[in-house]
Amino acid sequence: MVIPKLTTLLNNSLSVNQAKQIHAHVVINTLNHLEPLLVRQILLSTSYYSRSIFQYVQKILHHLVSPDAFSWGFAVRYLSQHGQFKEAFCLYIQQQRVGLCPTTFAVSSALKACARGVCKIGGLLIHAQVYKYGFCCCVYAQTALVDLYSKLGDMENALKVFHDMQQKNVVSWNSILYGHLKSGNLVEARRVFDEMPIKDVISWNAMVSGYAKVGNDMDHACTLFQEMPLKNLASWNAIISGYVDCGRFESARSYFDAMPQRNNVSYITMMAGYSKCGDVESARGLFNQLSEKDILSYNAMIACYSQNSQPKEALLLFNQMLEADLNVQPDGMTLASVISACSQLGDMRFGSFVKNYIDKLGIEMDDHLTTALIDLYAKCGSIYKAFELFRSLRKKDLVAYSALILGCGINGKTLDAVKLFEKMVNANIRPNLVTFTGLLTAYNHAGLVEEGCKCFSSIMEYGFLPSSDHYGIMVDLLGRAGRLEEAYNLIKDMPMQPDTGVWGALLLACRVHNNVEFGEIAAQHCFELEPDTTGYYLLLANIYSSVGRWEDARELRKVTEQKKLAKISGCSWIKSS
DNA sequence: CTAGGGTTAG
Repeated sequence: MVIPKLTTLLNNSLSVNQAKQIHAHVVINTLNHLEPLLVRQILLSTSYYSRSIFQYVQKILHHLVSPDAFSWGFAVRYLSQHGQFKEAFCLYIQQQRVGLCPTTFAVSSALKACARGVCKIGGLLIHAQVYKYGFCCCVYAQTALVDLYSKLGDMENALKVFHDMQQKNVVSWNSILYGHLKSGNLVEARRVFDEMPIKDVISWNAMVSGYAKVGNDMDHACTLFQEMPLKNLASWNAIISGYVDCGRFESARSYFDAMPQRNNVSYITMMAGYSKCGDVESARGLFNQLSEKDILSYNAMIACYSQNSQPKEALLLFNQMLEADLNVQPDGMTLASVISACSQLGDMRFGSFVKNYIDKLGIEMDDHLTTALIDLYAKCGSIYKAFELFRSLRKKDLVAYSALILGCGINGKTLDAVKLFEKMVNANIRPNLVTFTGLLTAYNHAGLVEEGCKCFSSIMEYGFLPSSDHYGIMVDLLGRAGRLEEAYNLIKDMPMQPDTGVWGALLLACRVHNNVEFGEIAAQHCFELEPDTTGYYLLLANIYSSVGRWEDARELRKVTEQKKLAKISGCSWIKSS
């Protein structure tokens, strides 16, 4: 490759293949004859993004005759900007091993990497070096420190650095403002906001989303939004995000429609809203409208399918994402949704493929991803592997406990499920409805009626309303134990409309115990709710047969045959038109 | 020469 051609390439954003060519060029040829400025440009403009980016940057540094402190600083910033926080910090340390004193540029970039990558120890180390190298009067370094402590939630130290600053600018103030909001202190944030000598659009946006997120106070958020001297895209997005978070989707949509311009963030926020209220169609509609689909929009749509029980569509879109020539690879978030889809399908073959894929790409297993895998292994029967992963978690949270408790329930490990629940309560983690689904499933699997009933009433003691899923498990448990009347009474007491999950459970129990009385009631409801599902007719027919009512059974089987025929002719009519 | 702050996905 000739150098002038390289330069023209760099004027545009590079495709993956072009970047790979340059990468190969960099590796094969020594860069000694290249202008340092050109090398920096390569670093700046290449969009070749992969796990090897760290080695790539290192190689470029290695090939420079004598990389100066500037080049090192630039490399640190490059990695920090591309989300490779650990690597950025690593390079910052490497530079000092070579004997070069870091520039304030490198210091602030490395601090940013520590703040984003939540690396407290690294941040503290750099803080010490800020004093060692005499950068304590540098506004950039100081502000980066304020930001670091704010992001770590350590407001005491953030304020200490902030008050020691001789000069403060908007960014310093905004970092403090953000810190207060992040630690949930709306009052103090408002005080800082009023006290600020200069406010820019970022300060206003932070305060608006603070009212929306921390205060759950959309009225104040809207007032502030209207008072803003200048609004940008992020201001609108903050309002939409606030409405989505508090479940007011219509208001979110009206602001979305009223926006002068929209970007991917606006679309993704709105899609998340539709996903939460189960409107997959509308989310897909917005996704289709996106002209430049980035990784985040794919992640949002795949997550939407996964969360709304459409695992096949999730995997299909994942496949399309791999085929689309995105300049990025799927990340941990993509795979967490994909794993969830695999686990819903209960098919370990997809799961194993994804696990290998994670290893191949070198994606770091964080707690979210591990929890998704725990759910997958547990649902596919590898409960011991699930336990192994559970032990490897850095922090065991509500979701992780709930996933494993349900896994134990499905796999008949009732005692382990109960033990885990106790452990969770002792760790001061408040269970939610999902946790109780797992625990009830465990009792149901073991046929422990009394324990199940106790568990069911403890749901309300925790202040929750059981969902129809919980009722369904209880009906199944009572019904299988032959307590059909109790099961029926439980359904009658339901505060919501019973679904086929509940009536179906009763019908199944009646089949087990050959009970016509409740079987007929349950079947009637199932017929009304799902007239096309022939399984319910057959169940009732079997109940009739078991008590010798052959005529009724034959009558029902006839209905089933007719329904099957109607289905087939319906299909052929659609095809022929 | 650059650099520090806000909005999105599980």
